Order: sequence, then C-alpha cells, then structure tokens
Amino acid sequence: MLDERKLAVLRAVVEDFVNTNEPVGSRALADRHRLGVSPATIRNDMVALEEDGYIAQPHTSAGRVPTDKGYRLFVDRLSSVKPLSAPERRAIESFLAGAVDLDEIVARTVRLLAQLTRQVAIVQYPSLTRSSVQHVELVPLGGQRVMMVVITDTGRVEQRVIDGLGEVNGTAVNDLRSMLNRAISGLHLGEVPDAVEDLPAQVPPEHRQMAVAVLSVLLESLVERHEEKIVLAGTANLAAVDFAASLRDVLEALEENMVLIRLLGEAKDPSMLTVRIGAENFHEGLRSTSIVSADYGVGNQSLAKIGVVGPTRMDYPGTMGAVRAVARYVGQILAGQ
Amino acid sequence: MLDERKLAVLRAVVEDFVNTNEPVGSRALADRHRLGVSPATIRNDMVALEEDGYIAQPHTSAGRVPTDKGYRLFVDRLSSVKPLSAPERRAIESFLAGAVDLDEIVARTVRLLAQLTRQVAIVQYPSLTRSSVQHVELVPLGGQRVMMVVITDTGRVEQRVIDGLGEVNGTAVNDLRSMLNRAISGLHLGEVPDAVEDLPAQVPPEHRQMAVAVLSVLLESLVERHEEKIVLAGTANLAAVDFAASLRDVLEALEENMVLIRLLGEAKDPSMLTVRIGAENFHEGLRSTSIVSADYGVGNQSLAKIGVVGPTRMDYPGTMGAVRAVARYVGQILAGQ
DNA sequence: CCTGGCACTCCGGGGTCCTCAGTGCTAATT
DNA sequence: AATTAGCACTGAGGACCCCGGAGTGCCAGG
Repeated sequence: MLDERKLAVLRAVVEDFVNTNEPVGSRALADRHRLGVSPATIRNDMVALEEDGYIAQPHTSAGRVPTDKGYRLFVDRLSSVKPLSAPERRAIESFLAGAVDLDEIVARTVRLLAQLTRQVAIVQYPSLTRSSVQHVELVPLGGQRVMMVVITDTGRVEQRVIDGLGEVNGTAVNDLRSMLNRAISGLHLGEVPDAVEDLPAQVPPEHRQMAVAVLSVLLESLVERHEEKIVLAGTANLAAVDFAASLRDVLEALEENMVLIRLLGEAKDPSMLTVRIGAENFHEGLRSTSIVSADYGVGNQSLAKIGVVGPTRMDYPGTMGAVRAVARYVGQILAGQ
Repeated sequence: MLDERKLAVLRAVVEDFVNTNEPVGSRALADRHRLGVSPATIRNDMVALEEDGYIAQPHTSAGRVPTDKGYRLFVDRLSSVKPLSAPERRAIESFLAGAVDLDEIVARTVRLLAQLTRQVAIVQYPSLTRSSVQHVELVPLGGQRVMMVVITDTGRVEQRVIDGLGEVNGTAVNDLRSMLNRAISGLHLGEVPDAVEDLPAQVPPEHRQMAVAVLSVLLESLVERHEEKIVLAGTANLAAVDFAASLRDVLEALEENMVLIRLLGEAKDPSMLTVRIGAENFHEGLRSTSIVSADYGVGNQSLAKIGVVGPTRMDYPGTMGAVRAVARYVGQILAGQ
C-alpha cells in the first residue's frame, strides 16, 4: 500500500513543510528532493497519501500539509534522532557545570533547553518518590512553632512550618529529631510511613501531641505533594508561531501545572524519548502542539521528566536530539552533586 | 493652562479609551460624560491637550488616544486607587489562607494577582537582606560533602552543598554547627559577615579548612545571590492585548528576571504604590507596557515587591487597588507564619 | 467663551478583478 | 502497468477602487 517512494514523498513533505511553513506542491518537491520522478507521479502518490490520511490540503489548489497521522509516521519510521553538534554539546556542559544547587541546575537546564530548541522547555523537579531521606531537621521557631526541613539524596529540600503544638520544649525537639533521624535517615521515601508508625509510642506522653503533629506533616509533605514542581522557559518562542488554537489557549494550558505534569507523565516507553503529536494531547489548548519528552535520572532510575512544547510543525529530529542530550547531561550533573 | 474642564476631558478620554480600546471622539465624550458642554468645546480643549502632549491622534479624522504623559497625569492627579469589593477581599483571604509554606504563599499570591487584574503578575521572594538568621544547619552528606541549610525568620530556606572539604568528621561538623549558631542566630543578615570574621581562629587547626570553606559559602549565598527569585503568572492574559512592540518582545523581557527585578526595585516612593508607564520603563520590550508595583512586608519593613505588567492602556485605579490589597494581605499572612 | 454649521480628511469594510500556484484527469509514452 | 506531458479547472489572496461615516478644524453668530 505504501511503497518506498510514497514514504519518501511523505518524508519530503514533512521536511519541506517544517522548513517553509507553506503547503508544499508536487513541483517544489520534484525540484528540491532527488526523487527521480516527475511532478505528475508525485501527485499520484500524494493522492494515495491523502486517502490514507497522512497529508491534507488546506483547500483545493493548494499544496499538501502533513496531518498528525503523517507526523506520527514520520517520527516513528521516517526519521532518526539528530545528535547535537560538538559545539552544542560543549555549550551544554559548560552551561550546566556552574550550577551550585538543585534550584540552579533546574533553572539553567530549562533555559538551556529552550534556547537549543527555540521552543518552550519544561523541566520537572526530581521526584521525591524515588529518593531517600538524607536528614531531617527540626528547628524551634519560638512560640508554638517548629520548622521541619527534610533533605533528600537528590538534593531536594522540603520545608514546612508546623504550628499549634502547645508549648515547644527544646530538649523534646532534640529528642524527637534524633529519634526521627535514627528511624528514617537513609530510608527510601516509600518506606517512611511504616518506619514511623510506632514512633509516637516511644515518646513520653507529655510530648506525644507534638510528635504526632510533626509526623503527620512529614508524611503529608513527602507523600501527597510529591511531583508537583515544574519550571518553564522560552514561552516567548511561541509568539513567532501561529497556532490553529489561539496563542492564549496555549499559554493558558502551559500555566496549568497539573496538566503539564500529567502530559509529561504519560510516557509510553519509560526512559525513552516520547513524542506526543497534536490531538494525541488530550488537552484542548494543546491540540495544535507537539510535546517531546524524556526521563532523566541517575544511573538507570528515572527521577523526573524534561520536555519541549512546540507547534506540531516542528523539527522533530532536532528537538528529539536536544531533549535526549539535555536529559543525559542533567542526569550526569545530578549524579555528580 | 489646564483648567478644571480640560482635566475632566483628559480623564474622560483615558477612561473611555481604556474601556473601548478605540480612539475617542468629541461627540462620544459629550454623550457619555456629563461635561455640560458641546462637542465643539470639547474639541477645542482637545487641541490644547494635544498641544501639551497629553493626547494624540493616530491619524487625522480619528479620535484621540492618551499618550504616556497623559496616563501619567491621570494616575498622578485624576484618579484614585479603587478599593476592592468585599467579595474580592474575602476571595483573597480564603485563597491565601491555605498555604503551608513560603513557596506556596508566593505561588498562590502570584496566581491570585494575575486573576484579579487579568494581567501578568510578578511576585518577588522576600529579600534576604532584611531578614535575620533563624538557624543554620550543617548535614554531612558522606564523602567530602556537607549540606548547609540556612533558615531565616521570613520563612526562606537557602541550601547549598559544599564539596571538597577533605575528610569530613562528624563531631567537627557538630562543633562548627553549634559555634555558628551561637555566633549568628538571631542576627540580621547584614551583621553576619562581621560576626563570623574571627570564627576560623576558634576552630582547631585540623578542621580550619572546612570551617573556612563553609563560611565562605555561607557569606556568598547570603550576600551575593540575595534578591534574585521571582515568580510570574498570567502571561496568557497578554495574548488578548495587541502591543505596539511585538508580543514576543514583551514575553522575552518577562523572561529576563534581572530586568524585572531591576524594574520592580526602582520604586520612587518606598512602601507606596509605584506606577511606571510606557517609555518610563527603560527596557525596550516593555516600552508599550505599564508596571504597577508595591512593597510588601511585615510591620513597616519592606521585604520585597509585587507587581503587575500590562498594556499602558490599563485600568490603573483597579489595578492599583488590587496590587495594594494583595500586598497588604501577603504581609499579614507572612507575619502570621 | 461657547456653540452650531460646514467643508474636509481618511480609515476601513466590501466588492471586483486578476494572477498564479497547484491540482486532477486524460491521453500518450515507456 | 507505471510514468509522464498536457491541459482545463479551482480557489486564495493581492491589488484596486469605491464609498460611508466618524471625526476633525475652522468660522461666524450667540
């Protein structure tokens, strides 16, 4: 049904359309790509491609434009990830090298990815679920309040103020701190709930209320709010594009963090590049965008995702190359921290 | 030169133009505002206003549009800050009340402000320079590394990993921690450099290298990187506006945090509302935007700024009311934390 | 000093025309 | 059977023109 040449035509259509942003006609194709056949032949192939839904005409007597389905085939079978150039790789390395803490690593990564792809970049903070507790700190703040700081081995620091504990006693806090650290430091976060279950019983009754309050906040902050932090950059790059949906819709979608997190999370093939094209994104405002995402992590455990959002008409091989490369470098930097 | 009526005309021009986004003519003014004079008279006034540079015509035979100078006069003398409605105030309160930590307070504040004003909101994290040290924590991470966490009384937590200390000895770290806290906890950040100056001398020589390294990172993180954190929301609201400069330029300007920080920082009258109109913003991309900003803080000490960026054609009284109200509420919440 | 009247200006919407890129079809060629 | 040349057809969009109407500046009279 789709012989080699028809596929070549589809590839050519996608490539030309991405370059020119104009419907591509049979003559232009014959000229620019060495397909070895006449425009008329190409037209016949185009009819076949159109019948199968890979390309479409904006109107009669216009050239063809790839459909979502056409891009999908292109990404799956007609293209390969384009590796970055050596200068680009060096730029990544030097750009990320200077970061002093996790916040800065993430901030630099997202700006870097936006610059490389000239699109909107998204970086998710390393998930808490896969990390383990490095240390728990309790600091009396005066009054009835205590600040809890949890430090994980992925560099993330979670902080919470706990209020209304009744009188806060310095030594009681110290006891609780060392008890907590003995119980859970080094533990994987998933193991924390079990590990602290019977701690309150070991606390003298007069401080049990405080212990319970602290533990409930601890569990809550580690388990419930775990993946929600993401950072964006490069929204200005959207202004150049003209979307089918309004730019406003796209910007609105990008501000809804939960939507982005869900979209990033839906990778089919973990630890590989995922490309979601056009209507494959369930979200209304992102119907005319594509999302290229990848996992990053230390070793072969995935910590979180990074990704790029751009028009469906995007340079897939190049974008995929940039996302993959940046994901790898972030993993390395994180491992070195 | 500018009698009462001319000022009334200018006010009417600004108000109508903000409402309709179309040049306003003399007839429309006479109809909609009870100025008590005929269109012809208004035309004469308009000529005077135009000669003085307060309004301008996009082209002959069009109505008038306020200039930056016109908006400036309007803001300074012709309008008053519009207080929020009771439901709006309640909404603010309930929206901010549920925040559990500083990050969430800031995140909610910026979204709230964006929603209230239907423009781009900016919130700067509480400055470190005005806060004082609550507690310093040092956590050995294994290897040659130590994590330092500084907790301030404004709820901010700064973290840094310090590497290459040679062998890290647990008790040495403990000693250094308690020495540090004795020396600086409770101190205003500005006083920290002096207070730690002679600490290394008190450390046993074999651990002095570590102490020096820790102190230098401490000073660096507190002094050098102090104001740089800001958060944006509501960029989608820009899509509805048509700017003289391209939308892209505006979005780009908004991504340059340093630019925004500088603009927010340039308040004329501290602890008051500041309005910067059009070309008063030195930055190219923001030539056709106005910025309304205010300080927020606890008691009467200012901790940082919040602000709103929108088209020069904005509802100044309403925006100023929202910014002022949100600034006050954030201050209260922060004081309560 | 204000106002009605009037001639003038010019933007913007609507209509028409025309060009031209690109198509689909048919018949000829390989 | 596949490819190609030729050709009539289609529709978007640019150029052009026209015209209505909002709005102006100016003048003369109240």
